[in-house]
Amino acid sequence: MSAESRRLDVLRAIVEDYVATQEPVGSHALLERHQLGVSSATIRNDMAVLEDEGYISQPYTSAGRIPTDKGYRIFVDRLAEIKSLSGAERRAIETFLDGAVDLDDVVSRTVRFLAQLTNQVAIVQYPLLERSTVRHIELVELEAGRILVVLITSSGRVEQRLIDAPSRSHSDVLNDLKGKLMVACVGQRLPDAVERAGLLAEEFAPADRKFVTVVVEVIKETFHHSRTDQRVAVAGTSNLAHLGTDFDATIRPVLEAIEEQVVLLKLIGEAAVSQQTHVVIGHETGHAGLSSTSIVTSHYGPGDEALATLGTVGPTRMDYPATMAAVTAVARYVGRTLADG
Amino acid sequence: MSAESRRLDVLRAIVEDYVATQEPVGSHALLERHQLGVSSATIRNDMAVLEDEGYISQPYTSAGRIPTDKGYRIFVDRLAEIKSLSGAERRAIETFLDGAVDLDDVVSRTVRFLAQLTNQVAIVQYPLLERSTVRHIELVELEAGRILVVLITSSGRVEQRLIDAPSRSHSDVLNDLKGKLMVACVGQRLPDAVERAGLLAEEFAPADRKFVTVVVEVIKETFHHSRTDQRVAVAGTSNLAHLGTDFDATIRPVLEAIEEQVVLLKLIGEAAVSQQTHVVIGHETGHAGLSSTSIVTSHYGPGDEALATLGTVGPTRMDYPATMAAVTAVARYVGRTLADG
DNA sequence: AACTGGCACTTGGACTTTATGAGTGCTAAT
DNA sequence: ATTAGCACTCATAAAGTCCAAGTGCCAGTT
Repeated sequence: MSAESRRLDVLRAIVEDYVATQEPVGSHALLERHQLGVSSATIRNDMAVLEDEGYISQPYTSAGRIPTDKGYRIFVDRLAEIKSLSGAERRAIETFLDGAVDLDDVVSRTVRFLAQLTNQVAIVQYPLLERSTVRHIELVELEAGRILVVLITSSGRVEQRLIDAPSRSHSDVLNDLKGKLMVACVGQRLPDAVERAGLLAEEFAPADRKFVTVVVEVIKETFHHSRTDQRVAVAGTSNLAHLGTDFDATIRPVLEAIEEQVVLLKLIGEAAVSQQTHVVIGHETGHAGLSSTSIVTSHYGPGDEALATLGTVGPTRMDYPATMAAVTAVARYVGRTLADG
Repeated sequence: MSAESRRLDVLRAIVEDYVATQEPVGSHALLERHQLGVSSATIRNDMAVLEDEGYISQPYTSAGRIPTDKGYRIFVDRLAEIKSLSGAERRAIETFLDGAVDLDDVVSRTVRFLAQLTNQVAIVQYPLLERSTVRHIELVELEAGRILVVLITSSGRVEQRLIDAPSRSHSDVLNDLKGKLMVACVGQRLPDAVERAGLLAEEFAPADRKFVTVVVEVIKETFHHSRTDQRVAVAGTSNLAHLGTDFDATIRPVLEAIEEQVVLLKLIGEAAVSQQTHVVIGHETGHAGLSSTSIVTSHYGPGDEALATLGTVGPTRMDYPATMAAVTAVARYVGRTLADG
């Protein structure tokens, strides 16, 4: 065992102890709780090096050490052993969606379950329209000149929008358009479907084109609007107590960030770059209010498709292996359920 | 001015000062900030009586007084003068819904606006189906044998449900049913509409009745399901900071109550009994975790119809007149907007 | 009878002082 | 490279001291 590898052992021990006790950990505590095979003086030397390298720090002179964001990062990337879920947890995951009736129900059950499982704030993003395929498009004439456009996606999401048609539309034109839209769009991913719909106007007589264009425009807009209107469900905010006792300094900014969905979606989107379960630690979020929180996310969707993201927000001093295991398992199970319908 | 009425003036002054300063108010402070026309000794005598009657209390011996729940109650019911909104606030209310595209948009804008306006946690309940009227019913045949039922209410809410039709339906039967449903249900309140729909089966040939019955059954069920599925939107949870600094004792239970929608809906439903803007103070909620919060609610809906409830949750030591004015004004404006569509 | 001025008494909060002990860094020895 | 020993640091907790705000009560006044 080289000195280098022992230093990493020390770092791992510090992270584990700090997560467990929530208190700065000193050389003596490490000696007692871990078999490192060296004396406390040696550990102190190692800690001095680790501090130089930026993995740990002291809250104040002559206190124990706590991990820095960089320290957690290397812990997550290289040091942590994957924790497997307990039997009870596994059983709970298999059943928490039993009897769910629709997409809203699935999402709200999932977010509550994940919050309870991890004891953190859970976040579940609704399936993204842009990654779904079109199952059905319906054009319904309500009163004279008002048309309801309904768009149903493969993931069960239903978007609807009302149009005030500019010219009164002959209902045969409407039916014709509906038929052509179905042929062109069903089974297509949404961005492709929108593009194809855009080309349809040319297939109509010049007199009807204006009407067709308006309808297609609204469909485009519905899609576009929903891109910015990415909905998320949140649960377990009372678990923010784990962050500390100072509401204004630590908890409030996090609550604000969570309500400000812009921030949330940016972080979730960031994670979308990578494939697997993904961890963003403290300052890596790039958001001052979240500097003492970490975010664990994973994708979900039927099969390998990544429809959307779910995850948790908790203190940087969280149990990463357990949280990652829970998030990964829940994401996989929800994805599988969505595949069945 | 009788002694009795002066005592109530003293109580009003205590509530107002305590709300403004968040600190127990003593006889001397009252003397300075209000024109009561008597000396501090007299005020002290009055305060002793008010304490005997249970309207105020001392946090500890020889401190100033703070209002009890009972004190706030009489303040709200009899002592408070109705505060009118500032010009800026009125202007903000007139515009915050400009450009809203659908019901979700209206609700989420409203809840955010109300939170910002009152600096409290805002809650907006989605329009209740059972109080809405039917604007449109659509039956759409997707693939073979699968039918989509879409129900659009006057408030803009859209409910949809998928049916696996038992027998393949002739599309002319479907159209016939659709026409009859529209005639029977449009403009009806939902409970009435469901009842009328139930009678339709008899108008069809015996061979088609089974099919009709299934469709009607699903419409009934859609309605019934949504009754339990009363959705609410929440915003401004970070304003809970006003409750105090002790997260675990005061803020956490409130967050939990808010997430536990059962509690929320019970309180909102309770308020539904009365007509006007309604206030529930502290222990009146009957929920231990909410013992230091008050809830101000009001109904909203087009015209006089009460479609649903909205309101705020804040500390018992809130500015009741201002909060009530804000909640009332927002409810009225949202109701008017909903009437326009 | 109601109000007021005066006064002794209470008490939490703010501030200071003093231990305590966990923890470090350094140096010299192995 | 590791370890034992030791002087030093510093947050936290406990104890002590002040102080100002506030009360209740009583005797005197209107």
